[in-house]
Amino acid sequence: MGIRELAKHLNISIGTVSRALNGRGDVNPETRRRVLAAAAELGYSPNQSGRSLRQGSTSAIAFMLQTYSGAELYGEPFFIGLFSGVQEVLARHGLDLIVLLNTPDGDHEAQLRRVVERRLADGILIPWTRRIDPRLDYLIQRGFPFAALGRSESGGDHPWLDLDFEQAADVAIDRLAGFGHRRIGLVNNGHDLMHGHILLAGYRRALARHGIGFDESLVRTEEMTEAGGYRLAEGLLRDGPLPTALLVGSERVAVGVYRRLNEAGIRPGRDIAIIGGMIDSPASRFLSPALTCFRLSLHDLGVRLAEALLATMPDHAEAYGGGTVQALWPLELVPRESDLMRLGG
Amino acid sequence: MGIRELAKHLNISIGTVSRALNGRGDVNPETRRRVLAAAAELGYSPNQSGRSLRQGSTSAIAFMLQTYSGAELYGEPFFIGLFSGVQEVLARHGLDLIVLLNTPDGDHEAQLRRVVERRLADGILIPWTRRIDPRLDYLIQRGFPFAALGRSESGGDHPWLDLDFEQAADVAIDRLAGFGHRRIGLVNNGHDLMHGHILLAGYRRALARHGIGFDESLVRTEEMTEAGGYRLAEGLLRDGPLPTALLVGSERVAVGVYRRLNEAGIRPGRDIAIIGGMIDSPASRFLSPALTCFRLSLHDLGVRLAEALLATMPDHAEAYGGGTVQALWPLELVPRESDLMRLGG
DNA sequence: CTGAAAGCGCTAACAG
DNA sequence: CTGTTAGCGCTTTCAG
Repeated sequence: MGIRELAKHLNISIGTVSRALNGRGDVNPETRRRVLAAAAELGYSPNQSGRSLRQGSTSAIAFMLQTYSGAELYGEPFFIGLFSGVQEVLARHGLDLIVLLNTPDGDHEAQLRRVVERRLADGILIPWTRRIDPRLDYLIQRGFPFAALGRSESGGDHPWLDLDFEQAADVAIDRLAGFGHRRIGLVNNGHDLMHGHILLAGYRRALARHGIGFDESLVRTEEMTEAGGYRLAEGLLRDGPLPTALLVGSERVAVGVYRRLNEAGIRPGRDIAIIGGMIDSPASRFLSPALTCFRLSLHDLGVRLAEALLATMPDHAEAYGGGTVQALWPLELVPRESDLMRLGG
Repeated sequence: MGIRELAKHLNISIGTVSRALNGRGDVNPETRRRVLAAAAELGYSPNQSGRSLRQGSTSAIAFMLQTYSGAELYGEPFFIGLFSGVQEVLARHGLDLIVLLNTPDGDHEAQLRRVVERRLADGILIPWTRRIDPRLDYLIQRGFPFAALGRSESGGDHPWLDLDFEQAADVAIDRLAGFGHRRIGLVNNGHDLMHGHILLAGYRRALARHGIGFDESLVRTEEMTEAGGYRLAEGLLRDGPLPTALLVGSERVAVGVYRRLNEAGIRPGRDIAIIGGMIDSPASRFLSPALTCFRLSLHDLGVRLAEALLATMPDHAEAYGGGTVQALWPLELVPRESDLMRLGG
C-alpha cells in the first residue's frame, strides 16, 4: 500500500493525494474528503522513510537515555515525568520522540555519532551532562540541533536547562543549620557528572555562609542506588562519629541509608536528620519516616526542555524565538519527617 | 555529506563505495580500506532514510512502553533490565531499539497503527498485554512482526513470553499456608491486564489446593504504586480483621503498605506476613523488614523476547528457526524477612 | 572488481 | 484545482 496504489484506487494523481493528506490549501474539499476517507479505510499512511528522504528531515527527536547504574541519580521516575512534557511539545509539531538507550558496550559517543551521521533524528536531547562532555562539542561542531539537561564546561554557548542545585543546597543547609546541625554530610554521585560538582560547590558555599568549616570526611561519593545508600551508611558507621545530618541525592539512596541505620538502631528524624532527593519521587512520602526532599514539576521541565531544542531548529523556531535558552529550574523543599529534629543547644 | 560526495572525493563510483561500506565480498581490499578510512575521516555514515527506502526496511525495532500509572506494575527498573537483553540480541543483527512512549492522550492503538502504517520500525515488542487486546489482532491482520510480553485471549497464535504467575502464586501460597496462614490477601492490578487475571486464578487454585475457601473481601484491586499500597492498607484496616498474610504485586505497593501499617503499629514479618514483587527490584532488599519477593533474570528475558520477535522476521529468522515462541518464564522465590512469621497452632 | 543506472515512496515545483 | 515530473540518498542489478 503506497501512495501510488491509493491514487489509482481513487483515480487521481499521486500529487493530489499527497497534497490532500498534507493539508495543503489548494485541494478541492470534496477531493480531500475522498482521499482522507480512502486512506482511513485502507489503513494508509505515508511511508516515513520516503517522506524523510524527500524532506531531508525525519520528524523525530531523539532522547539519549543513559542507564549505567550511577546515572540513576533521580531514578527512572524522573524520565517518565519529563517525557510527558517533552512529548506534549513535540506533538504540537508532529514530531515523534524516540528514546535511545545506551548500548550494553556503553559507548555513548559512538551512539551519538550514529544518530547524527545516519540522521536518525532531527534534534537530540542530552540528559546528565558531564563536566567535560565531548558530546556537546561534537554536536556543536556538526551543527546538529540539541538541548542539554545539565550544565557543562564543554560545548560553548548552547541551550541548556538545569536544576538549581546551588539553591537546593542553600535551602537544605539553611534548614539543617537552623535546626542546630553543624556536622552535615553529603552524598554525591561520581562519573564526573556536572551536577555532582555543582551540588558540592553549593554545599561548600552554604556551609561557609553559616561559618561551618568544610570537613572532607563528611563528603562521600556513591552510586545513587539503594545499595549505594547502604554502603554509605555502613561507611559512616564504621568511620567514626556519625554526622548529625545528611544530604543525599535521591530517595533510592535514602532507602539504603534508612535500612542500614535501622539495623544499627538509629532512626532518621530522631537520631539523624536526612534530606534527600530532588524530585519528590513517589516513594519519598511513603518511607518511614517520610523523606524531606525537593520537588519540581517534571512535566513543565520537559516542556521547557523541548522548547529549548525547537528554538534552535529553523523549521520550528518561529514559535519560540529569542535566543539560546540557558536557565536554572527551581527546586522547592518539601518538609516531611526525616529531618524533623532539633539539636540540643 | 552524502555518498556521492564521498565517492567523488575518492574518485570512484558510488556503487563501489556502497559495496565497500556494506562489507560486500566483491571489493578490492585496498579500495575498501580507502573507503573506510575516508568515511571515518569525514564522519560519513549512510543516511538511514535513503537506506530504509531502498531496502524496504528500517533496521529498527520498536518497543511500546506504556506509562499510565497502573502499568507501573513492576516499575521502570523492570524495563531497564529487559532492554539490556533486547539490545544485546538486536545488536547482533544491526538493529536499533527505539522506545516509544505512549502519548499524553494515551491512544495506544492509534500509536501502534502509526508505527505500522508509516513503517517506523520492522517489528515491535508489546509489553503488558490485556486480556482482550485489539493491538494483537491488528498486528496479526496487518502481518506485522511482533512479540508480546504477556498472554492474551486476543491475537490467536502469536509469539509471546510471560512470567509464570501461576507458579509464583503456588509457591507463595504454599509458603504462607505452610507458616499456618489461612486468611491470605491479594492485591491485584486493574486495567484488565492479563497477568492480573492469571495471578488471581493462580491464587484461587493454590488456596483451593490447601482447602482454604476463597474470600472475595481479601482480594483488592489497586494501582501498583506506593500510593496504591497505602490506600490498600488503609482499606484493609478500615474493613475489619486484617488478613494474616498478603501477596502484593510489587515492591512499590509494599512501600505504601509498610508505611500505613507502620502508622498503625503493625510490623510486617511479625504481625502480618507480606510477599511482594515479581522482579526483586533493588529496593526490596533494603526495605525494613526486607521484602520476600520473586526474582527473575530480566536480561535473559529480554534476550528471549527479542529472539522470539526475530524468529518471526524473514530476514533474521534463520538463526532462531523453529516455530512460534510461547513460553512461561520461571520466577524464583527470594525469602527475606517480611513473611518470616509462623502462626500459632 | 568497478561503473552506470534504475528505482524504493514521497513531496514540491511547475505547468496547465 | 490537478497532473506530471524531478529527485531526496541509497543499494542493487547488470554489463563490462
